[in-house]
Amino acid sequence: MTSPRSAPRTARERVRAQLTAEIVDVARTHLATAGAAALSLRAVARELGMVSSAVYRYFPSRDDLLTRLIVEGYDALGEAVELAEAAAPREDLLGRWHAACGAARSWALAHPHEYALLYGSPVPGYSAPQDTIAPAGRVAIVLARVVSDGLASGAVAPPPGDDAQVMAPGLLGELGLPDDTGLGGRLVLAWSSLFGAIGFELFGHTHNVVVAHEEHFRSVTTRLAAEVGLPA
Amino acid sequence: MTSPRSAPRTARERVRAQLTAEIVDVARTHLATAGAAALSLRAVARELGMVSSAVYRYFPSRDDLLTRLIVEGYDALGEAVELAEAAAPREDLLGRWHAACGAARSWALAHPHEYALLYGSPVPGYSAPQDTIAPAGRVAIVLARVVSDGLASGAVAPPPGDDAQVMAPGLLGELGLPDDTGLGGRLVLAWSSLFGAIGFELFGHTHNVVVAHEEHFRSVTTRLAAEVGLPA
DNA sequence: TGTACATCAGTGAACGCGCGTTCACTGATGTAC
DNA sequence: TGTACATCAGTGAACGCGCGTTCACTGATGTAC
Repeated sequence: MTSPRSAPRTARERVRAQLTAEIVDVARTHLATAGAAALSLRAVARELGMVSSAVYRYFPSRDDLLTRLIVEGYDALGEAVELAEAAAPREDLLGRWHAACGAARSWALAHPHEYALLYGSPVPGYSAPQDTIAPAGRVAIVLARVVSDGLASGAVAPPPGDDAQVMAPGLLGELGLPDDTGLGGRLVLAWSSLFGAIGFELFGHTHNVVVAHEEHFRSVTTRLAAEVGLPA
Repeated sequence: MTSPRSAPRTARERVRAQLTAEIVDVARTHLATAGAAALSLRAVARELGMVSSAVYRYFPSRDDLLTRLIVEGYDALGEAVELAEAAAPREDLLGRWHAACGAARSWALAHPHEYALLYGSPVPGYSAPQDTIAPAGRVAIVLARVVSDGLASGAVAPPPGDDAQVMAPGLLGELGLPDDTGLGGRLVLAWSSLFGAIGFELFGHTHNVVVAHEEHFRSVTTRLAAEVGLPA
């Protein structure tokens, strides 16, 4: 069988990989300034000084380019959150939680259009392929690990309730969480609330409502931490 | 001064009002099926059997039509929530809370594209005018009233904390809430978390994570009620 | 090392589409005397 | 009640734009002998 060529060998392959990356970079810039709806293959090609049809050597369609941007967006956000959480002392569960949540918010504020692409309205006519699923889960996994670590060390006491009927079977086990307590549901609550709070701030719904956004966000994440049982 | 003609008097005015409404209806249908990005004046005109330029007698631009749809969307959602909440017994604070939250979710599930227009990504190149502010607040006001009623009757005890530095000055007073407790921030938390949960379900982020969406939503709103101090 | 062939990248033109908006116009409806 | 004028609704053509995608092609790069 042909070995899967992980790194480009020939000069041609190297050039190809580099130009592919350049296309994605330019596309991301356009996305960042004009939003997903305004992203056009022709504009990207124009900026790269090539003819629009040439882009089709690299991406079979506009949707494939979009998918790439979505995957890279989830990965960029996920990595930012993972790095922030990893930088906090392992025993400081609340510190890890805040680091993760704060990194998500910071990334969103720094990349509003990318954030909107990931967590805003679904792009019309576009349906997310399999490749986006794993990257999309990275933030949730970080949050779950903080909780499961607390559970393992005894710092987190499982709240009453039973997730078995609510959560997808097997998922909680993979995350190191019991499925006969209310923890799973609470974690999903915290997860969706985190992005609810970020989205509300970013999309202006709390404009003229909240004046100190950072302080408010901090107290929101503090309460979400309490929801999932992290000790104060 | 010319009296503000509230109701159309002449035949011409009646026809005009009716056709304006028809345009909005068709536009809403298009929005509901294809999403905001695909909404075009020409398509609406086509469906009404008129020439595209004729629509300009009724709306000066596409954006004005969009604004109308946004305002009507907020009003429809707000009214659904208000009616549901009003149907619950006044003393049953938790019942009123659940009725309001459940109505918001139901409306969103029934009108996904309209919901995306209101709470999803901001429409590129479009900035919300003043007219959208008041309708956008209706749901939050319902939630606030449940809490302030509980506060007045003594059923809700103000949690510790101080909102004065976080919330917009004057706002909490208008809502009948004290600004020297943590209630305001908690209410915003509940508000954004409500739409975070709805958005996550609607946009598929909890696909393959939650299997019993309704039950999950119910327990989410139960916990949010506890966050704002409503008695179980 | 040199040649013959295969692979690939990029070109340029074209197809077919739809959009928002403007403008001069016709004909119908309303208003004032 | 009837006429003259003003207002308004709708028409049809046009402007100028940008898009995604296809296709036959040239020329350069890689490969096998």
